[in-house]
Amino acid sequence: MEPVPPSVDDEATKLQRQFGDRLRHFRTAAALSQEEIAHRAGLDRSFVGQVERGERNLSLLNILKIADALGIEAGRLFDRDK
Amino acid sequence: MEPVPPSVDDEATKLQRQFGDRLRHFRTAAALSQEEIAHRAGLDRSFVGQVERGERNLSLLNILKIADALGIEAGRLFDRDK
DNA sequence: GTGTGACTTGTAGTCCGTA
DNA sequence: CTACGGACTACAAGTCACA
Repeated sequence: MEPVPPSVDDEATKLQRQFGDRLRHFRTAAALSQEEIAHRAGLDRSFVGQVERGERNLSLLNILKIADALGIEAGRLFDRDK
Repeated sequence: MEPVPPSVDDEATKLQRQFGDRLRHFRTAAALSQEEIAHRAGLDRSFVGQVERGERNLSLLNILKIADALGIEAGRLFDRDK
C-alpha cells in the first residue's frame, strides 16, 4: 500500500507548530502569560495564542518582537533542541 | 536641537536589512545566485532580491524555505556574528 | 488565562517587463 | 546576474466576541 505522502499544506502547518511549540516552551519557562508576551511585543493576545498553536505563518518582524518579549535571541526559536 | 527619534518604520526596515544582509552573506558564501536560491526555495527571483535588500518583511515559512535552499539552520540567519 | 472562528485591511508574494 | 518598477492575487496582520 502507498503510504500517503503528507501534503505540502500539512508540512507547512507542521513547521508552524514546531515554531509555536518552541515559543510556548520559552514562554512557560519564563513563567509568562500569553497576555504578558503580547503586551510586551505590542501584539494582540489572541494573535500570540494562534502563533503558539501553529495557526499563523507570522512574519520576520513579529518573530523578532516576540523574541524580544521573551528576552531571548530570535535564532533560539529555531533551535532543534530546546 | 532635538535629535529626531528614528521612526518605527525605520527601525523595522533596519531589522529587515540586517536579515537581508545575513541572507546575502550566506548566499554568496555558497556561491549561489539569487535565481538559484529562488528556484530551490520555490520563490520568485525578484522576491529574493527584495528580501536581500531589506525591502520585505517575509514570513516564517519562507524564512525556513530559504534556509533550506542555503543548506543552513534557519537560526543562523539570526546570528549576530556571521 | 486561553482557544476559536470570523472578519477587514494591508502587504506578502507572483509575474511580467526594463535596464 | 541583479535592481527596479507596475499590476495583480494570496494571505498575514490585526482585531473582536464568545466559549
